[in-house]
Amino acid sequence: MPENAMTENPTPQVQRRASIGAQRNPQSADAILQAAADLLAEGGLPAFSIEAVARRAKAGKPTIYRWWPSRTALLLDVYKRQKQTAYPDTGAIETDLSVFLTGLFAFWTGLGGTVFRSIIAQAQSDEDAGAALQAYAAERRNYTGQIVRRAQARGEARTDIAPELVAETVSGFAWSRLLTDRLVIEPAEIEGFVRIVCNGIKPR
Amino acid sequence: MPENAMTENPTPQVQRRASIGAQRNPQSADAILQAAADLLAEGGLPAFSIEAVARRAKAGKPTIYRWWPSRTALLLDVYKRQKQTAYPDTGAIETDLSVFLTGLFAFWTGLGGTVFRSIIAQAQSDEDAGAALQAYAAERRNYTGQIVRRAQARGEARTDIAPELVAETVSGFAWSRLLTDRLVIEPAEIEGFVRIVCNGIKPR
Amino acid sequence: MPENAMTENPTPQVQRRASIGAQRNPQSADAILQAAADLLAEGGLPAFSIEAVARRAKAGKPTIYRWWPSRTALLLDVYKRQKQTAYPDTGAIETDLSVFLTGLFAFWTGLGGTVFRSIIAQAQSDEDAGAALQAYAAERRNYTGQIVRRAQARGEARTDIAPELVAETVSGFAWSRLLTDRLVIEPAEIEGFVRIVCNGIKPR
Amino acid sequence: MPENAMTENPTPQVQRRASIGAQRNPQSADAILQAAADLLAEGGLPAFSIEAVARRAKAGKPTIYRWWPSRTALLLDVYKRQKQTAYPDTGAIETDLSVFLTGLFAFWTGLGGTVFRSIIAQAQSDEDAGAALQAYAAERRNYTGQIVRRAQARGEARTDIAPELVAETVSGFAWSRLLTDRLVIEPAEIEGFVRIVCNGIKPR
DNA sequence: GGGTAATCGAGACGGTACGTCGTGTCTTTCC
DNA sequence: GGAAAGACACGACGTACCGTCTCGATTACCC
Repeated sequence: MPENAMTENPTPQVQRRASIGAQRNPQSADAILQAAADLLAEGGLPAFSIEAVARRAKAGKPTIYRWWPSRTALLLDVYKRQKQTAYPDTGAIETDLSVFLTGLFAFWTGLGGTVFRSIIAQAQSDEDAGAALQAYAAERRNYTGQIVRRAQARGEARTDIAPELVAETVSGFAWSRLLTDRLVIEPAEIEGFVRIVCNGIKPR
Repeated sequence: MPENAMTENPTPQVQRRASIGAQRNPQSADAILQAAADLLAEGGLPAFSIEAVARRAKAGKPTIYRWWPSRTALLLDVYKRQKQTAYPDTGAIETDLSVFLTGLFAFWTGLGGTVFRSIIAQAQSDEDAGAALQAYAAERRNYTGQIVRRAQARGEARTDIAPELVAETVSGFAWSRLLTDRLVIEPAEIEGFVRIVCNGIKPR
Repeated sequence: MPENAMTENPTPQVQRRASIGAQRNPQSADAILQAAADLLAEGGLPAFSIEAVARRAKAGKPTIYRWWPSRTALLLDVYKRQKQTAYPDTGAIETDLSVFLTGLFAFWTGLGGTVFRSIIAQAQSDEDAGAALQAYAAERRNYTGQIVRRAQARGEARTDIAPELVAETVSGFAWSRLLTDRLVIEPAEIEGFVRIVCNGIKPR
Repeated sequence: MPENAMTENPTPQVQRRASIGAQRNPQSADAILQAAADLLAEGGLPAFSIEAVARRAKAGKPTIYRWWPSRTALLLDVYKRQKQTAYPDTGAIETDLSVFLTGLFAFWTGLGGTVFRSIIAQAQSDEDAGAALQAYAAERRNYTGQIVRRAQARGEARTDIAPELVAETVSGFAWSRLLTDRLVIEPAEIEGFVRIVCNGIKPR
């Protein structure tokens, strides 16, 4: 309260996050991304409105729009913050894929899954989100394809097979489980799926 | 409507679709579903609002809410209308799957794809749509699984493999292409994918 | 509170003013006009925002915009509600004008003054308000001109003088006092002004 | 910037008006007042926002707020720049008033009218503007009252009449025309009004 | 003549209000 | 009693300004 501005109170309680000059205030960016993540975690996409994010982050709506052109852009930024990009390299494609899928399902079981589901949903009606999802998916196919390329180099996989095709087979399976809310999965089932894929690309 | 067809009124112009008594008017239901499908075809999910459907179908909003509890329910009804359930049986699993996928991609290239994408999107935030999508996906896995079961019976596939797992591998691949707007696909790519799957489940 | 919805409380506390069918709900209109008047009385023009009116009247903004195209339109409606249009006819122009001015100043000392000042202010930047103010002022000049016309008929005023010109002289004086916040006025001052005008139009 | 003044760059273009040390930069003040006047002339009060003035004057908003505490203060400063204070002295009150009113209407037909209307409008909700308008109006009544005082000295007007009251009658008429956007006026109408006033204050 | 202090532009900040759109509920009137 | 019509409260949308702030740069003034 400004009533006690005359007292010698040394800490005027930083209740407002003012500008730090003609430059972006990282505190605001953090607060906004955090609020966005929290809202998604609590209520999913429907709870994730610019209005609600602003309210929660104690930020002005224009501050959000200044840095993120749309709800979608903010959504993507939240996902990038969560994203883990550890790709296993165990020396055997079967364990590589099993570890990869197990980790992915574990990540998606937390906030990551909610956010990514939201992005996919958004991408079905929003062009920007669609383009972003396409780009992201392509990048991921490429990364996951590395697992296959290493297998090809080791002679575990035929070389006349496009690694991205295999990657999409794997990620398609994962997406299907995510989108139908069936992330709880037996290790045996993952292994069963991985075995089909590995058998399918084995030489001879 | 021709209720006053005997009068000399030259332009009766079906401008109003009144009640037909204490029962559901199928004309209204048709008009609503048609308007919904048209809107989806023209503008995708964003264009598909109860408000817009009512406007286009010249129906009152309460009439829609009386018969469909939510946007999602109407969406599902539209999809059911479009749905084709022809499953090929050519005697060889590879051609079965190729024909199936080719047909599915063709169907999705039209209105079907837009509607199904919308349902998946909706299912990510709406519980009803989620349950409906889960049920529908399970049913489809079962149907597609038949292709695998027949292959197992013919000795084309190992019998220790769950047909539904294979089905999900196939549909996951298709969903992935649908959701990233990459339905335009070379026949060779489909065949490449099918070969991986078939090799993966081949006996020995 | 909905917590005690299970109790046998027979009066669910009409806290929401629902639609009464496909027609305007006079309760809403009343509540909106009342809220608008209250806000004007309390904080003047700055406090009078559509947002604030909606909040106070517990009405939706679209409900306001449905019936009043702009802030200005609502403002004019509020004034019409307050407006008194009693024009004195005492048989002598001097007392007619004195009574008229005294009554007008008294009316403007209350809410009427705040509202009319706001309308004049609004009219300086808003075309609609400008047109409305012009029309209103013209009508008032005509009415006030009646006092002069009766005086002309009685031989108290020259007939080669435009009654509207006299009316504007009178209303201009009143506006000037209103707009400079000098409504508190000695009866003698009113009489002094009226005498100038009456002398100015006297025959001979 | 002149950093490369030695290069053959032919257009240094004073694109930035930097500080001239710990003192007010008159160039900035000029640019701001000019921009404000231009905006008022072009779009009236609605176009006159601090934001727009700063943009147009290529000034920082704090520079404006440092020297003018509010929109109103800037508005008043603009008016002071425009103000003409020529009061006629022809030796006859009727021609004095006619000339005065004719000149005033002419001045108001240009930018002066827009600015003064804006000040009156602003004064209806802003206390500072209200006080400023009151002070200004009092001063003007005094000046205009001089015309009457001279007439009294010449025996053209009764001495028991307050000159300020006459002045307000005249200015009230003018304000009324300004505020209702009826500045285009026949000389005969001005003369008619002036005759009423002069007759009204004539001795006997 | 070097340090200090106030100025300048720029623009980000938290807010408030704007006017529009869609939501799901409600009621009236017509068949 | 179903259907069209459309009003209702609500709340999110994306934009414009508000008035405050902090920055880095640019001088003028005073020690």
